[in-house]
Amino acid sequence: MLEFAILGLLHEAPMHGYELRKRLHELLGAFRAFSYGTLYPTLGKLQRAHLIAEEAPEDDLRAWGRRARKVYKITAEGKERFAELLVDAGPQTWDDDSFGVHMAFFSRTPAEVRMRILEGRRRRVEERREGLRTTLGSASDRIDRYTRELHRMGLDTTEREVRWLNELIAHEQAEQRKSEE
Amino acid sequence: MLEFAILGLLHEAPMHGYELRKRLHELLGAFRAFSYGTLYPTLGKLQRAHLIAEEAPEDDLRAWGRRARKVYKITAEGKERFAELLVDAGPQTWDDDSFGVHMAFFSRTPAEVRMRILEGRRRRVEERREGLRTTLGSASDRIDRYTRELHRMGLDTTEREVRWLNELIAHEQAEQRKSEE
DNA sequence: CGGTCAGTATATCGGTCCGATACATCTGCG
DNA sequence: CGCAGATGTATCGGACCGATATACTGACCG
Repeated sequence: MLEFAILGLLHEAPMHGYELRKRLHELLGAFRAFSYGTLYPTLGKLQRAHLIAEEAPEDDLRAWGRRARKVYKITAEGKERFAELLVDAGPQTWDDDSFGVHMAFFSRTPAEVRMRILEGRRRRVEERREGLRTTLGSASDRIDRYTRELHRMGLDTTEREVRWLNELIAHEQAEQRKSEE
Repeated sequence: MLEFAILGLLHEAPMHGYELRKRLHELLGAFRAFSYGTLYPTLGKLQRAHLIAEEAPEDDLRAWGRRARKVYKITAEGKERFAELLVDAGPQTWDDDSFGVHMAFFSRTPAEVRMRILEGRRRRVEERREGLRTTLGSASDRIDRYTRELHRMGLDTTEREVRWLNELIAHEQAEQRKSEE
């Protein structure tokens, strides 16, 4: 997932690790964090895989600027890889963790892929909602006040997300109809 | 975290891995999953640390029932460890992951510890909310429709959680006043 | 009677990610 | 001048997941 996010950000502009992390937080907000403990090793892995490359430091600027920053840029291979990840709408993409990252790049993903991710995500959340409804209905006697409160909150959250997803899907469909005219 | 949850469940009754996992899902609902890939190694670790022990299989039942199940029970040491974890209200306990597990055992945790966890969690969520508000306010021009929608949803969710936490805290305070009379 | 599917049950392995920690530099403030 | 706070790169141990393997049981179908 981090690989996907890094590639997506470097697609726009070259950046060094620290800046990348700030942009990551800005982009993903509450949905995903990513610590330096994952970022730097992943940057190394990506570089070894030739999906990103270190930009040659400009000595003039280096004399003025902060020391020893490594600025990375995306390679042609990296762009290919990003394009592949962008059109992936498999089951993992509707995980809690992945969904937010994918949605953050929706403006660059094809409309039909967006649709499949949105619908997959909805199915996923609906399953969780049903699970919650079942345990709240059947096991509520075996379960204490606090746990029940926890489940009630969880159910509420999933119901809201399904409604939200429905709106997004409806909006996508409206857009599609408009472009078909 | 899994350690805490396992100890808490085995505190009530001895159980084998598969059953433990089902109870875990029932208890934690949407907040936490825990796969077998973590459960079985953790069970082994706990056993080696003498916090849980394998119950001797009853041969009569074994002839009738399903084969080769390992039933674990909590040890005296394990109960001590659980009691320690129960009164821990440190910063990790207000993480997304930990909070739900702790709350699931609230009926067994002292009122003042409950209070500290609830308030810590609220502080944590409020911080996230402020971060979201800031990026939604300042960076909204640099950010596309989908990402903005993602952040709006995130902000909504954190606001709801803060309100929920406030109600829980108010309820705790009312209980406290009642018991002081 | 045989086939096969779903549920019960235990276990391993590679991989992703986090949190703590370390260290070094630059900037602004009092 | 000192020092707090932001900038910047990096490692390591540990928690957890998802895929996968294995094996037994019960029920349903033809």
